Amino acid sequence: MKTTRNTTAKTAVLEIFGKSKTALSHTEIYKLTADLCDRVTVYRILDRLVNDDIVHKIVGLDGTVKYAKCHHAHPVTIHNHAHFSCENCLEITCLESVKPSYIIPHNYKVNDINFTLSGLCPNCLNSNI
Amino acid sequence: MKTTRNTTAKTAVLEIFGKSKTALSHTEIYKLTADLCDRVTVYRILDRLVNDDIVHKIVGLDGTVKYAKCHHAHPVTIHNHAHFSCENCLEITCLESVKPSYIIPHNYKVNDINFTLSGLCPNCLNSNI
DNA sequence: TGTATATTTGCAACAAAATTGCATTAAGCA
DNA sequence: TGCTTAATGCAATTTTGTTGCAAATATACA
Repeated sequence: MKTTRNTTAKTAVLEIFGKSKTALSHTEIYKLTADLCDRVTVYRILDRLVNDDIVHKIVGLDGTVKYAKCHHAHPVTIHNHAHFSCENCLEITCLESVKPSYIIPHNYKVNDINFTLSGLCPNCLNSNI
Repeated sequence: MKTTRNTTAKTAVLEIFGKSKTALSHTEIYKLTADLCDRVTVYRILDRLVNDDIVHKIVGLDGTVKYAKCHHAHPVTIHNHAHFSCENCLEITCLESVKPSYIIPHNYKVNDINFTLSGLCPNCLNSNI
């Protein structure tokens, strides 16, 4: 079986996730590592983290891909919670408490869910933009 | 005020949308126009159509961007319905009837919603893949 | 602690997707 | 029909993500 190793680059990326309250894009993460490793390496670390369910991938309404650390008490197969994508500051945050309810047509098999709301986050709403 | 013109390219793109039951990517649309216009023009037409709320933009779980014509009887500001993204055939279809219900935290202002389910569509489910 | 081995990484090259600037074309109105 | 301005084509560029392979290094185990 393929085991996953704890490298310095991976540790650094995890630390970055720990410090950030919002979801981060590959580019943002790469910049925050400050030339610790190659661009490609960051892509591969993210792939592994997503695979190991340590981080989850979020796609914004505009198509931008971001990543955020999961806060599940236990591992889950479906990340059934909403994300908020702010149109002003472009930040994406997890709304862990917002779970959508819906009725699936019976002839579809659902494996994953992406529920993203966009608009203005509390910060930008206060700034009256 | 900026007016929107009905060009041959725009008409062709709209016709393509009319014929398609699933959402289409920029590349697919461009190919279907069969060299009627430049790749860039297709991007710009799609931008305009999205802006005019004639077409809406759908982002798949993998980050792929697709477009579909809206079928609203009346113009709406929020496209509050689900989309289904098939992992096998990669098609994205609108599930017009599936409307998510959810509770928004009061300090957020929601302008748009993206609710995408992914898994296997009825076709691929039948093929036992 | 040292060594074997399989995972990670860096580098370079590539591919796809999207954007921008500018000169030219054409849609729609008077 | 002619005028104004939106729309287009083209070329160049940026951004984003992928792949192959040799070198580096984390981990298990003797």
